[in-house]
Amino acid sequence: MKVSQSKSKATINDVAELAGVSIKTVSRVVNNEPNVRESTREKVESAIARLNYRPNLSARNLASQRSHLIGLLYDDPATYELPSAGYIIELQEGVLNACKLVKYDLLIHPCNYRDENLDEELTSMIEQRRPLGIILAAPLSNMPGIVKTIEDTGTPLVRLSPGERCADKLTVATNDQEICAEMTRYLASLGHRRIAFITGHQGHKAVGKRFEGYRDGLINTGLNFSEQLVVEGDNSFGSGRHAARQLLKNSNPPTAIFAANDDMAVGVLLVAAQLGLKVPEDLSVAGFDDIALARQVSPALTTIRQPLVRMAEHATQMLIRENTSGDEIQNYEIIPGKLQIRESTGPVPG
Amino acid sequence: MKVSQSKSKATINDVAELAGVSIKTVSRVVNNEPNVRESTREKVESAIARLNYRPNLSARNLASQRSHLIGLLYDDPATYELPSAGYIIELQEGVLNACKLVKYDLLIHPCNYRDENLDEELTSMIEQRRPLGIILAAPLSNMPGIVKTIEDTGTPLVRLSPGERCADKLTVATNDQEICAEMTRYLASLGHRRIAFITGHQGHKAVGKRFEGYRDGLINTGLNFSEQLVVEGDNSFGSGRHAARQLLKNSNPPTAIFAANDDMAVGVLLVAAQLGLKVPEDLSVAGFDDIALARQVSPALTTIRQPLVRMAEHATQMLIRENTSGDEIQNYEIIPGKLQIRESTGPVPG
DNA sequence: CGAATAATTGACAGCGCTGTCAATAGTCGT
DNA sequence: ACGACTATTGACAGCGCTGTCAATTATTCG
Repeated sequence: MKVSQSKSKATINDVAELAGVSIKTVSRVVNNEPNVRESTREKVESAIARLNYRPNLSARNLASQRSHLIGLLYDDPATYELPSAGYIIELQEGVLNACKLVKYDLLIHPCNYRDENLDEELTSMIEQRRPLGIILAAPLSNMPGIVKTIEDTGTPLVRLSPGERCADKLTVATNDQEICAEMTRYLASLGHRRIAFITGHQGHKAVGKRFEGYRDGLINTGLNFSEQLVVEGDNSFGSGRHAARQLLKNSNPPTAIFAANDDMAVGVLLVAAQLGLKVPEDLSVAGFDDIALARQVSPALTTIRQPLVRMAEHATQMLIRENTSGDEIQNYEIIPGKLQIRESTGPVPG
Repeated sequence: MKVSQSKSKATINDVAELAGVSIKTVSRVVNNEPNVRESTREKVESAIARLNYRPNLSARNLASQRSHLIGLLYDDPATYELPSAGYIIELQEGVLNACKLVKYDLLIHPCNYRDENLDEELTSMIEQRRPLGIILAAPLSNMPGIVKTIEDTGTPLVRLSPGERCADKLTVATNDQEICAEMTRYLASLGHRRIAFITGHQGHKAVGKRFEGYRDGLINTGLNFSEQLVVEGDNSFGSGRHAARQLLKNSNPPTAIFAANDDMAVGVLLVAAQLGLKVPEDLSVAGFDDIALARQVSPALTTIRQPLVRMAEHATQMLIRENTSGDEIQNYEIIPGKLQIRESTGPVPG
């Protein structure tokens, strides 16, 4: 018995022949173009099914002068420690989700912004692959040189969560500042009056916003800001431990500690355990990021979830829409984060 | 003043014209083919530089009938919790490293093996993109159905770290079992006689090998295997804590605990802290994976580093070599893991 | 019912590159 | 210097698809 799905893949010509139409008509059906009679469409579709035909993407890209690729650029985690693997995976997931619906593919390109030849490397990648658009993740999206290099190629660009708004550029951001204010208000609503904050790595813009949000929250609830309740961290677990010890040895220690990221918050949790403090009975702890560990520690960490997946999805849709429909699109979109209230926060002691 | 690097990208024709040769000669230079006179090559290269020419990959792929893509398939972390982000990032890094050298690109394809339509999805992806080869990461590489689906497309396939060896398939693995035996011997060499083991998630083959390695190590050093010193975990932080409590409340507790992964080992560390046990003075702890957290906890965790990046690199090279040189290639390669001795292990107390 | 209009289809020329094979230019030996 | 090679180069035909535009039907309307 002959197997029709032989090695040699069917081409558009085979389909056209089998369906008794021209290749152009097959092309129309495949691309869902209008103005194909229903009966014709059916003939073609059955031929496609019978031959197990799949369009060759290289040919399609070449002929149509546009690839079906979305480029995702992010800072290469391999060049330093890899803390941000989860961050990248979520970005990829978001882009892939959006791509799948429209049969686009994802081209990932980790890059090292310290690299001398980065401009050349990016230009080369873009010109060769001609992605339909590029998504630039933080912190790269805050680097004017990189943004410019990409813009110079004429490729549509969406920046993810950059420090500032910029009217003429496509941007998707989250509300770091507002959501941190909300977390602070939440802690205050539990009765906490001495809410400490552990700041993150300097120079990471989003992390700076978190601190501002903390202050906003204090103001909103009429609490005083006190330098004594702010300790500097650097986003690492170790710095969280260090900061916690500093805060808790205080004569009048805080009853709640809000850390600018989860790694540091988990550090706080550990120190509390070592000091014999029960969480949340004696101390409430909150973080930011909702890393996997946040759900695994005990007590599970109250934190803030950045909607990375949805942000990446949205960015991708922006690019696709920009290229397909001529619709006017919002060029600045904020996707709000969300409080994840878990076990590490509770009413103020006493 | 005219800018020569205008919007319209240079094509091979432009280069040929400027260099005064045929497009075929340009093609030869670009592809590093032999039999081009040195002087000609220089002419062409300078024309390329001047025009800032970059070959169009779609055209190249279409004409040469082979893409320059490597497909990387792995289990989609988004479908459950995302513990394995680091694993995936390292895989990607390895493949990208190898790709960069030869100007190949990476096509990532997370997939969910529970998905009904996975076969169709994979076949479709492969036939459309025609990757030059596919790298299949564990645990997918252990699933015969998936392996078969890919093989049926005729695409070269490398399996990454599958449970068992298989002579007729390209495979890259690591020495889980041996390296765990080594860790066990190392602990024994520190004087430990009661070395406990926390097993991992059932059904994860590699994790099973780790347990076997532990037993081998005991045998090597003349220690007895005892059921009492083995507790079942499920790879989670929480299960590590649970297992640790169980082991340490024992009347004759172990002096060393070896966990089948780092998440669980960190759980052990936490319980030890809560119980007032000093690590490594009172208890030695070892893990497996070398996740980022392993370096951040205090004491830093002794663990085993799986050479994922190098494995992925090697797998990629296998695919490329299979396609370019006709060289006979080793079809089974073991890349050994490595002990990372840090602070959490030390001489037996007393 | 015929002209005008709209819907449907197909012929054909590329997209930018590589593979094949024939043409040309160099080299060597005698 | 001449034939027999070998090294180098180019002409040309696609790869499989889409865009353009003209050709061929349907459909509508007065």
